[in-house]
Amino acid sequence: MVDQYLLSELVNFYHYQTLAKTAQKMCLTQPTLSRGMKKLEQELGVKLFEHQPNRLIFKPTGIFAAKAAANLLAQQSDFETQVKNFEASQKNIKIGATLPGPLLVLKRVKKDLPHNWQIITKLFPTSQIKELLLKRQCSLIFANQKIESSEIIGKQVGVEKLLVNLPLTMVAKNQNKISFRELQNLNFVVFSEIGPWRKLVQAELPKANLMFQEKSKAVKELIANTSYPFFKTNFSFDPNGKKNLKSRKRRLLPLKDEKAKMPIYVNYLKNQPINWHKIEQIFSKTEKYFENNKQYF
Amino acid sequence: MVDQYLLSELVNFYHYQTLAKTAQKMCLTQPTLSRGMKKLEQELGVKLFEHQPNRLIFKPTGIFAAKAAANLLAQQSDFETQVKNFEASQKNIKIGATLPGPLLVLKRVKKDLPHNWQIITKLFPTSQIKELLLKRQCSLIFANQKIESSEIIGKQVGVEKLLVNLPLTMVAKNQNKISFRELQNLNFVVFSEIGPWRKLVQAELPKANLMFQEKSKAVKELIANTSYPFFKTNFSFDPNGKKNLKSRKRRLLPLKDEKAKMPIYVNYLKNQPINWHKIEQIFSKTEKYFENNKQYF
DNA sequence: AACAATTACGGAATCCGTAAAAATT
DNA sequence: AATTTTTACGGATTCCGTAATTGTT
Repeated sequence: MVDQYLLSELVNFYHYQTLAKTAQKMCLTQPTLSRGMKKLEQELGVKLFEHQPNRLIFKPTGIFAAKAAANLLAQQSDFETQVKNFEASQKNIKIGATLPGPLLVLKRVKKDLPHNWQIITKLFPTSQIKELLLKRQCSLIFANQKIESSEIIGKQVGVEKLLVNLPLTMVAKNQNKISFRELQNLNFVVFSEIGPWRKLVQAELPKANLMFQEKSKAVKELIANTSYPFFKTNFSFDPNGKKNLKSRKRRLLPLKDEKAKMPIYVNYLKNQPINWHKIEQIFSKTEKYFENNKQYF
Repeated sequence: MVDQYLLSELVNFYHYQTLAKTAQKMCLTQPTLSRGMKKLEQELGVKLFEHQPNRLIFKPTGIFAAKAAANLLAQQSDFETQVKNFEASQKNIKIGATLPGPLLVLKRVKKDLPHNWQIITKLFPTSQIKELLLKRQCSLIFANQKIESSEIIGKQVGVEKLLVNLPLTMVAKNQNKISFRELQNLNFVVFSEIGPWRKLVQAELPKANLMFQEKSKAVKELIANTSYPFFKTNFSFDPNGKKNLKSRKRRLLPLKDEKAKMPIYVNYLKNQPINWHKIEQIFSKTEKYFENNKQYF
């Protein structure tokens, strides 16, 4: 088996193109690299370069080998982080998400969760779910997608439903629902990091002015002191918090469109033992609480 | 980066469970392995084992690491063969297939093909096409499936159509087509290595007695000296061979069922320069020849 | 003259084996 | 008594740097 220091030299040589520069960058000397590349060719039994007296030129096979070697070294590096992450995941369960709703729910009951559960506040792109789980960077990932593979399983924990908070002036008496169609051309205050919700509202409200706020502090400021509409979901309300009384200035209306509903899943590795019952309990309690107390919000 | 000899030791230790046995199998000594496993733990910064005075027990992280390391070593080994195969593919184009028809066509025009084209007679399972191409074990793979990925492309070269060769006694006068339905309950001589055709005929002729022959010599013997029906395809006929005159004992009928037709594709790496025109030419010639000379077979 | 690769030699790091010790069944 | 892991020491491999050589631009 060819040693990996040779692969590393190859990859860097391909990057810097001359042995001299490569040696300088790698804190080695030219002779070392010259020997290395020669040895690599010997061990592989394949000519990787065209050896000219003062120039070493990559042949197609050399280029192929360099790229394959780079890939291999990356995986080698992954191995080390994966082992470390596995060890960490034995001690602490890291919980990630692609959208904020489920994290809100969990944060509210944090004291009741096993104390080795860590909630990662930063959202992940949906495309990374598989990788994050396989590389053990997370043990649990909440998303609006259900991952199913030989190693990963996803289970539904609930349905997140979009609500819109409007100033009373925009709401008809006894109105208890609203649709996207009725919300076109309005100005909304919207938090930036809302995962897949962002694309959804942009698609459903193409004409609306969605004023995305990067700081949650800015959002709070604006909704407290202006009458701009903003969004909430059924996951926003705390079953154990003080009752949110109806505001005299604003009303909260659920969106009746089907697209305003997202099934929410937990994805995790099949061989990872998860306290599934606990999670189910938390989310069903949240949903029931919202359904039973709609009238107060 | 942790050296791969340590990974190799880990993998073997996981396999043989005791350092003593592992040392024996690896032609090393216990102290070497003891040191190695200790060093591995140090370099990873993770406890892989429970160190008892006379026993070294894998912890979950150790098991995880051993499995990941095995995977890594396999990929390392792949790297070497891939580089060798790439080098070989620069010189010789290896042509594989999942079914025999396209190979028959190519073999007949072998003298007209570039002399660095090598035809691999043994058939590959359809599931391996991607792997064979990516690992450069083949440069071209003919199949009834079109592979499309970021690295691989498939192009259709023609449609292979099933024909059945029947004794005259089973054919009505002026009959020029037949269907699977009419072939139930017959005894067929069938060559074993026909790739996806095998499943097809088994599915379409569940009641027929398909007498699979592993040796092509056995097939030849039986069709020459018995009146058992057997299969051919439009790819079986040589445009440059001597005209196959109609037999006085047998007749060749095409199957009219749609399922008796298979589109045939060549799959290859996008960055591999292929003489696509040549291939297209060969197959279109074969198909035209068959269409124009049906009456003679 | 400047730059790039290669060869030859000596030093340094490390990887391995032998021998011996400690602990368990 | 037989296994198994671990520690300590010495040898051998190999990996690297310095200096010098060859060849090109």
